[in-house]
Amino acid sequence: MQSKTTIRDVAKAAGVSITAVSHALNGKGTLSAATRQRIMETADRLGYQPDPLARGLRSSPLGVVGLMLRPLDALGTYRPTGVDYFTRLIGAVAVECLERNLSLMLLRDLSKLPRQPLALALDGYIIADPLDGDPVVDLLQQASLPFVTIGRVPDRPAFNDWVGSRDEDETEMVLRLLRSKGAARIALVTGCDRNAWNLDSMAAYRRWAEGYGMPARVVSRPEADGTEGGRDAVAELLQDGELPDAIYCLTGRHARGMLDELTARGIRVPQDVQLVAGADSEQSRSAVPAITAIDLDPELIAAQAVEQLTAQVMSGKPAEHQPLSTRLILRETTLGGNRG
Amino acid sequence: MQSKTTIRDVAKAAGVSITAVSHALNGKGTLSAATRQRIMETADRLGYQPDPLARGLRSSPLGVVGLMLRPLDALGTYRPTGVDYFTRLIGAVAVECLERNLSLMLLRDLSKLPRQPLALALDGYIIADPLDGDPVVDLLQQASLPFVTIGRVPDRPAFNDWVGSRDEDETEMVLRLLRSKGAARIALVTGCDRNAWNLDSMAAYRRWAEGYGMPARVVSRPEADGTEGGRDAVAELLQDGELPDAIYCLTGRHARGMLDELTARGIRVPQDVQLVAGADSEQSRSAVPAITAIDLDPELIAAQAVEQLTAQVMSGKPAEHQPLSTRLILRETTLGGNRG
DNA sequence: ATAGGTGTATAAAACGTTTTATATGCCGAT
DNA sequence: ATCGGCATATAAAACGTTTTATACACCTAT
Repeated sequence: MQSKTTIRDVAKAAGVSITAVSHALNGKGTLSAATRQRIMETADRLGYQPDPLARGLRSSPLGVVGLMLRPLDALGTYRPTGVDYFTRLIGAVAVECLERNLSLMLLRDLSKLPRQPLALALDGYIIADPLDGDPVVDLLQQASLPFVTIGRVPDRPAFNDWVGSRDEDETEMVLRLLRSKGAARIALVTGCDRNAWNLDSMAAYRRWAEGYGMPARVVSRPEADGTEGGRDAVAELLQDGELPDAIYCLTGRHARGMLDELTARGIRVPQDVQLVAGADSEQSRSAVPAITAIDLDPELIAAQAVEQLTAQVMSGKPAEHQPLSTRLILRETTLGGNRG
Repeated sequence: MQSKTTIRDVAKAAGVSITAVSHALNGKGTLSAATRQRIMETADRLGYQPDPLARGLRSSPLGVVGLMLRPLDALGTYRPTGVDYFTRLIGAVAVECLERNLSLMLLRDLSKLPRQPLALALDGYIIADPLDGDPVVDLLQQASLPFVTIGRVPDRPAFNDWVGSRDEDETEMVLRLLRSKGAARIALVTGCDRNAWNLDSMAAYRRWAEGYGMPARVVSRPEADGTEGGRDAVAELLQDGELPDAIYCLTGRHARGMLDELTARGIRVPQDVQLVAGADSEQSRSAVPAITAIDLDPELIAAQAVEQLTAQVMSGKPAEHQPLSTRLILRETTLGGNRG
């Protein structure tokens, strides 16, 4: 780890000016072939490597896209057990960037200081599940950095550069399904992060409940509580009154906790209560019985996000929002036949 | 996208020197509270954001770890279908970095020009499956950037900063298993990338074959050929002579192709031929019959790689290589009971 | 002899910061 | 009156490059 050799060292060693060295190494200027040759050799001998930062000082974009995962920032840990959505998303986004000759950089909460030094020099951002009044969104907008979000920005209804499915549609799909399987009293369990997923799902649920004259029952638990939060939610539903005959639980780990708690209390799933999780994950697959869940399809979301971001960065014109239709993976926590 | 406001603009607007601005914004120097306040407000009003590159020019590490996936560089595409090892690895590495307050940057082949401008400014690298005589390894070593590899560096037996399992041990484990299930003539199918996985597995296979007096049969197909390469390999094995009674196929997609081709030819798996894949993937899980495969455990590998890299970057002393013991996931392409 | 080219090389400015050294004015103490 | 010290502010150097403008020597054509 010797102290760096600079262009000046090479110049001195070769007995020329630093301009000569720069020109020789970049194939510019009007040097004689002999001088060029000599400089190259000297640079080689000294193991000279130009400093990329100093070089970048003279403009030119970095060719790097930033990715921020707001739910994980909120969570306090970046590796929640049993959740594979985010690692899949990261990998998929990375791969989409590489395909386009871009690098991907993963950062944590930009609004928290000390900030990653490069953060505001990146070419663009993808923000997963921005919060209501998210400081990160403000920051990027102020720095006039292009960005695309995964999921709507709650407090910016006019902002169109987001990808993913409409959470209202998703919620209605689940409710329709449960109703078609005979459920009449459906409860909703949400997380506490103020992102579009929680907020819009809840709004859609309330509208739907009202439309069908069904009493709305909503329980919220912090995402960070994990499976324990799910167990809590069951307790709350039980003490609140009569058990619902179906539960739509957004957070995957909550759903798993609920299933465990229900089973522990002798309540049969799906015979007594049906259960649908809002996000498929390792935990919904491996649960017994396996939990019916929404397939978030991170690979497709990633592809769309990167496509939209690059289209936007390149052309400057905001792309259209293309809604994504999601798929429900039917497993064992919902009843088999249609009764509706 | 207005032209950038620099520290000079702020200084002019606030009627002070650029030194004053720098000091005010970084909480240094000996400015009066009033001046400090005024400068901050001016900077805010102009939406000033210090240029990270110019700032970085005065040393200080970037706080970014680079990740390169050599097999994907070789492949020509960054999203081979049916392979989930790399996206899982990327996600897991990212998450480990974030946990340590580092950013992760994903880059493609460093040895190819034009190079990502920041590439050589990163704090350290993780290289997955370096090749024999890999130019990327040379490059990093020459730039004296710390790095850790996933998988041994083939042409550097003394290099100890790598994580992952010993491929020889893995191979022996598989061969032992197949032997215990009655296989007597085992063939090996490898990829063509000259990485430790292919090279060391082959070497171990040959040694083992010699030890047991078993004729060695090796077929190699380019990784890029995918399932088609697997079908080809079956054809080659069949025309070459008598069909082996077991096959150890390193590349997951090859294995899937082999299974399909064997089935198409009316050869029963596992009754006529047993099959083990060297890497678990979506394709080995979803195949019918499901393919017995090695669990590469990308999450654990990622954790170890980042841990070792940071330990190394921090302290400068090379960590020990801690071999990782891998697990075989028994599925339907190997026989049930032990016959050995 | 001189003007204009041509081939080769360099000085100096620029990029946007941070850091170090220096300047200025004011006060209280000699 | 003058000096030392303190509070405040700035000039200038430094970081390592690239780029622009300029210098110099030599040659050729007038």
